[in-house]
Amino acid sequence: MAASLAAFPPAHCCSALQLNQRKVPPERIHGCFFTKRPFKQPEFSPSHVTCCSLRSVVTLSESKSQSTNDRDTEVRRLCEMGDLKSAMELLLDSRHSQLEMKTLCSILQLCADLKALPDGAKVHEIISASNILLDALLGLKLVFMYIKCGDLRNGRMVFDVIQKENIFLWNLVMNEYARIGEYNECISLFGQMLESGIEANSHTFSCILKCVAALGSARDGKKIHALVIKMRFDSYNAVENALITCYSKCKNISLAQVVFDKMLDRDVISWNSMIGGYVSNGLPEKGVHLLRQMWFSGVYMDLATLVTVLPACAQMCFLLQGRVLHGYAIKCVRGEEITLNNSLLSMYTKCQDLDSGVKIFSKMKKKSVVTWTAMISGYVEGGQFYKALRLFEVMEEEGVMPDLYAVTTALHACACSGSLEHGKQIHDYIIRNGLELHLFVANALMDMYAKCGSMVDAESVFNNMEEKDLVSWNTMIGGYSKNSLPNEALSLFSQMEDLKPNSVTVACALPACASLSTLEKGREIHGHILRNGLFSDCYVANALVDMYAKCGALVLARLLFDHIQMKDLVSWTVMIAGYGMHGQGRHAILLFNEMRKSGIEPDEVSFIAILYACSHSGLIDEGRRFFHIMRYDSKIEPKLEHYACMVDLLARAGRLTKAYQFIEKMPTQPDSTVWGALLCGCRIHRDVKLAEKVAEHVFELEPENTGYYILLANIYAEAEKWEAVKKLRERIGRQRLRKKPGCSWIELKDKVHVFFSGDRSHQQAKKILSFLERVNVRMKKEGYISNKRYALIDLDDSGKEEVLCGHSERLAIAFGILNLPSRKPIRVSKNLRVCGDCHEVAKFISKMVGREIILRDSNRFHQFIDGRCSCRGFW
DNA sequence: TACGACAGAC
Repeated sequence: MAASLAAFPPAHCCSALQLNQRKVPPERIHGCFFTKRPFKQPEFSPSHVTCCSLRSVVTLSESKSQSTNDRDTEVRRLCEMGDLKSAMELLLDSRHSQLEMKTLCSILQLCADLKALPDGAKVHEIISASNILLDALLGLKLVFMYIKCGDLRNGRMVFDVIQKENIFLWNLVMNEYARIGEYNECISLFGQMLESGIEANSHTFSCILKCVAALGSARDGKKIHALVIKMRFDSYNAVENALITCYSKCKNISLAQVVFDKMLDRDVISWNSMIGGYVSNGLPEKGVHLLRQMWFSGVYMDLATLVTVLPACAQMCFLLQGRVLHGYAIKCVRGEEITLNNSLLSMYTKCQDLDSGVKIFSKMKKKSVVTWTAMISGYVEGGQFYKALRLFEVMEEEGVMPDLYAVTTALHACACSGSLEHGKQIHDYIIRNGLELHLFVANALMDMYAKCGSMVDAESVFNNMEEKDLVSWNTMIGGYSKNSLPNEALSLFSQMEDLKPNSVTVACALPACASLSTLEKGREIHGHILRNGLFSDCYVANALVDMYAKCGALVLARLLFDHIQMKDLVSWTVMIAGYGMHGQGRHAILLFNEMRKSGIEPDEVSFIAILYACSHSGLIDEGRRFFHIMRYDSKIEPKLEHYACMVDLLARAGRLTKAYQFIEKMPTQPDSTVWGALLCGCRIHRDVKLAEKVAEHVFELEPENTGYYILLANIYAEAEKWEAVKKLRERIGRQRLRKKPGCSWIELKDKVHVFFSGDRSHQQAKKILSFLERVNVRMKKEGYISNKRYALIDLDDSGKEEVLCGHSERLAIAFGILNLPSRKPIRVSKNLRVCGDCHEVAKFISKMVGREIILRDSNRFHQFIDGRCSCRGFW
């Protein structure tokens, strides 16, 4: 594209914007607005050509017999009447006598009008066989016929061999290339045309600007703009309007606005183009504002105006304005019903007025695939996924072929409802109809599989894609992150070579860092965010604060939080939750109150965060107060998560009976998390009897979760009820359940070192165990008795000590102490809750070596400094 | 012998 444009004659004043200080054409000065043709503009004159050809016909015909002349007249008469069949018969009869050029032109014209390609080709054949000279006019007619009949290949073949002095001929061929999407070929022809000295006209510029718009390069748009001004076509509305559209499609809305502002007599298309530019560039409010200006300037809205501005109303949920436009349409706008109804239907459903959308849909006599898609999408928007998918089936039953939009919408319905099976059926349909290679379809397929939890299927689509865009990568990275596959997410993120991560990419990758607690990788992404100015994106800023909080860098998280200019509810919630998981309940409460003062109302998620923070800091009264505020001030009906937090709060504080009664009074059926919270409390306060009662509820609700069996086993072990432990282990064995192996990890330079319980495979295993042995000796010397209860296995004491010594978190901490520089804190993460004995050991080590240890377990953070832990026993 | 605006999707 750039190469072909570089071949254009130089536009002497380089910048299109500078050039736009145009001269007023003389006809305007004289007050005549009817002719807008710039002076010196060579235009093709039909009358001139007719005269020439008539003259040549006369010369050619002089020697012909009277009968040929009659036949010519007859063929032309038949052509005028539209009787192609008879005209062709007569033409074939006259095979051996040459017909007049004018007659051949008439018949080709009729073939073009009737799109009769075989007849047209036959005429071409006769012309070739009769050795008639293919002059400019006959050549043009042939090209015209072929193109009108949709045979560009043959049209181009004729075009290549004939004289090309006629601008109409060039425009004809170029327009066809633009129509079928061969924009580069069209632009290349434009270059050839200028080189051969043919001057472009307004139609040429409309066509070229359309191609530049489709290719999306504002730079090329400016080059053409400069040429438009140089050749004085900047007073043509069609060209100016095409320029507005071109700049808007190239995402340079300010240049589009410059063109629009300088126009002297804007027509309805100029207004529509500018409104459409705003809407498609994500500026719907400007679009609606311009509509008002258009109205006050006295230009009447037409069908295209409504179809352009209704999506803007939809985007901004301007239902009232949408209704007003609907009323106007009924009264004043005539035109194709289907297009307008599609826009209205979409507007209503996007403005949450599904009923009005359904009403329009059911009243529509003629429906296109767009109509069906808009209605399916409306149901998805309204959360009625089943109806959406059923409508997709009905559409097929009615014989409407789904297109790209329809299948992506149906896939979206599957994604939102988690219907993997339905999604797979649509995938089959897509394959059967050869749509799977389309970028948007493949992206929608991956999104569907990711949201339905099948990353294996998503991967298979991703790996088979011929072309991938940023959305494809973001969908996969986000899919891995949300499906608890953070390693895969970060691995894919690091494979992005050709494409530059955008704000969505980093917002998808950061939760993976948060989940793995990989602070170094998170910092690296933070660097990318700063270098590319992505922090202003609220999603990015929130994900960054969350990442730092979850990687144990709470101070840094707060620092960044304070730097967010426009804090939204998520920003506050993330920070409150951060304080909560670090056991800083008081800070969480301060922030929660500050948020409300700033005018942001908490939602159910922020209440979970504050209740969690209270329970992890032992703030019972405060927790109860927030629960009350949520129900009675904020009028939010508590969900299971809120109840679980309240049970946790009461149980941790030792009010086990109260917690039990609280569960019994719940208006909804408690789930395993609610009972599980009480079970944890039973462990902390060593209530074996209640634990057994509670555990049965938990086992019934979630029989596959080994974590709860282990929890009860812990409770028995701590009470030294070894017989009960044995029975429970037998039960686990009978049910063929496997304990999730404990694992901890620590980052060192660019590598994450993973340790499993009893793991001796690490290359530094010897060094680590010897360090832990030294710790053990020191601890014993200082009167520490190892808390063998936590080993959970009924062995003799020395055996238990060995098992304790091999707990994964302990190995990771030892590895950190031995390898990290002394000023750096030791950051370890564990997939399960920290073992009680390891918790004691971590406290001891922090004092013994004078290092800060930050341990994140599956529940919260423990920050060990100088022999103390930030959790103060609330874990 | 034509040109410019317009609905639904990840």
